[in-house]
Amino acid sequence: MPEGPELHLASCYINTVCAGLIFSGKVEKSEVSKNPEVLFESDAYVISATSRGKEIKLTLTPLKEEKNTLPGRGRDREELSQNGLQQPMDLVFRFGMSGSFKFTSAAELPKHAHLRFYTKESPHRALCFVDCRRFGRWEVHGTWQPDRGPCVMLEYEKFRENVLRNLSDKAFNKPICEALLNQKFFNGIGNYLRAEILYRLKIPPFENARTVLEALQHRKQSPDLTLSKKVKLKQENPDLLELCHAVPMEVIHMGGMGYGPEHSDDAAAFEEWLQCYCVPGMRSLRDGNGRTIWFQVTKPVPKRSSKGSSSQEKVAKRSGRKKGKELIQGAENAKAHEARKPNTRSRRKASASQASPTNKAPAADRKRQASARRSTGAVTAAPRSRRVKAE
DNA sequence: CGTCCACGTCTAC
DNA sequence: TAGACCTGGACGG
Repeated sequence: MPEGPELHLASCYINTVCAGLIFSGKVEKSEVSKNPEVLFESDAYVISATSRGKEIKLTLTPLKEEKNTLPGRGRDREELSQNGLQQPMDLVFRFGMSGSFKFTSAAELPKHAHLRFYTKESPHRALCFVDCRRFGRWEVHGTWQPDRGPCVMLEYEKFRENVLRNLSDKAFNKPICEALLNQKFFNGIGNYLRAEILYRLKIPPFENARTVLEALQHRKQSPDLTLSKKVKLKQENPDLLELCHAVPMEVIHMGGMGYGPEHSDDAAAFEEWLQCYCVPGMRSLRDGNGRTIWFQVTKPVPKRSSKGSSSQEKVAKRSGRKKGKELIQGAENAKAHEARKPNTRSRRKASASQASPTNKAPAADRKRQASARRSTGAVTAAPRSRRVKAE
């Protein structure tokens, strides 16, 4: 589920399904979760949510004045005021790779529901934090993580300033595709958004981030134009930082749940919305952190039939982390009429992965294989299997 | 069956 | 800058 839009959509979902609902009792954690217990108990409380970048905050608010029946016993003293009243509580969540919220019948909790809030009504229902891979985290009495920057969706002006005022930061020494995942500056951008954003401007992903962003510092004004024409021009030619806001906003306004696991109409609409990420015909490489960056190779300037690799390919090759190791470019182009199928395997095994330093280790060690693959800078652009568009 | 891959952080050398 | 942390779907044999 989880880049900025999905987190924001989750907060909207929570506020919608919990509107006017009374919750009651304790907050229940699954046995298997390593996240902290939530020592909150109230006979009647309400739940609301807000989001910021890739975090979401739930606020549990007890109704009226309410006596706790077991003052202080088995409870952390801090949870209760001196007269035994349950205080409001904020919980801040990060979703990892698979977190989401679901509101269901309490009788049939979803699989991997690691935190549960029960309604007072009966039959009870439950708001659940569901997280199959358990990379998600929550913090009791949480606050927005201090190292994360302003939200690209809800705090656009602050976000933009934070980037442009800090271009000397070493975070911008990196390729733009890697800088875009730095949550200190791009809180809310994730792997599919960086691909979609760079694709809109056809910015080669391994261009230096500072070089790309310095060009935005002094926006060219055309004094001869009317204000409305300036506005129109700006809307039709958004720059990179504007797209860091506008592209996630498109996902929010699509109405569904964004990049969700469900095979629903929403998921199909999201898939249709993607222009680059996992799209047949696009290419992909591993970035310096081993994450897959999807991009389109733009045509080299058709100057006097230069036969070398495109400038993008050169950039990509330079990005390889192990000097001397050659990167493999699997450059198979999918036919234009083929539809994407995001959840199918996209890579074929890169032959470079065979060239691990000590290939004699007989046991199949997944971790070492994985890192060997990464360090060769193995590249992928295998076609995704075909899925015929429903018409 | 085994392997590879996934929307993201974290933290330990 | 490697792993570690996890589950499960899609493929290949």
